[in-house]
Amino acid sequence: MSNTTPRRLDDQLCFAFYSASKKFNHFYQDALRPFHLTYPQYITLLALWETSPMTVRELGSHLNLDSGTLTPLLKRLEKQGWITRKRSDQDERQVNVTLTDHALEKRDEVYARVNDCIDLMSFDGVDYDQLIDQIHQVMTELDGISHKDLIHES
Amino acid sequence: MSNTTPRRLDDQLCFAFYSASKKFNHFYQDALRPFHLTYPQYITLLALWETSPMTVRELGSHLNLDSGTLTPLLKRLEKQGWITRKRSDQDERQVNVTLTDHALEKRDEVYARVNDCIDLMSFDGVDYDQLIDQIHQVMTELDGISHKDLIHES
DNA sequence: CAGGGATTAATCGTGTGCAACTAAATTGCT
DNA sequence: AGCAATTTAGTTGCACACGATTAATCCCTG
Repeated sequence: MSNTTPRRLDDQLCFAFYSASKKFNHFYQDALRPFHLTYPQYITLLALWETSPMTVRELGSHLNLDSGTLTPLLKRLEKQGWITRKRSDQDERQVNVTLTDHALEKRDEVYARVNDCIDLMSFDGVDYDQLIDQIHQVMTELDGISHKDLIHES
Repeated sequence: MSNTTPRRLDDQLCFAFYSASKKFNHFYQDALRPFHLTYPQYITLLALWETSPMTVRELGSHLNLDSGTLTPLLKRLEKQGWITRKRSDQDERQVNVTLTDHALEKRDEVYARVNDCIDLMSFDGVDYDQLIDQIHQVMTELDGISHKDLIHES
């Protein structure tokens, strides 16, 4: 079928995600300014505060980022003293990313700062669990469709 | 206050938006590949299919993008024959962005392609209106807080 | 144990995003 | 009219994001 009017709702949904993601990114950027961290750098550290060391590939599959994004990001985190990067001895293809002592010491300070900033918000009318659940449903649907059946290429 | 454990839910919410936005972006990238359009280019055209011409500033306030992003994006759209950019006669500070005839002709084809791709998805368990509404609530909250009271800088 | 396929990071190129700055034009105020 | 504040695009610099490619290493099978 496919009529010729745009799917307002789907476009709106995508645009809402797009805009919200940018706003959240900006919010975290502000919150993390004292530490000179970007949001992608922050979630990288979050993952490492859970498990360190990790290989680049492990990090990438947690964060859905490939080495083309991670390698330069990790180099910046290394330069600023948060992590070290070291080729694995067992398997020299892999690079182990390890938190520095400085990163371990700063952890609580970063958490506290983020929490302080989040305290300034009141998501009163929002049902967190349900919202996150719906977003996950949308993502699952998108995963199912990506790359598939889109081969009516011109 | 501000304990030292991360706010799992808020971080999860931000990460969900971040991930969903990337997935949607990717989905539209696939859908629009026949036209060599990116998602930001597509929403720019969407806005212009509603109202053309628009100034760069008007486009920017619709899309929440500044000239630093739009100027190069518009130059690419111009080079590919979708739009023209012309300094306004009345106010030479402004640049009028106008759809080309080619863009007007392609409109229905683009809509049809996007709709075909969206047809491949079934957002069964998802309440669209409610989801978009909740996202808007989150964005409103983020707008209210941005830049405000975040001045306990280190 | 040699050699080909698979895996892993790194690299390269393109395209956003955005803060900060610049340059030009307009507006407003006296 | 004349000049300062404002508005508007463009430019620059940095940081993602990702597809495509490359180089090194590992593994597996004959």
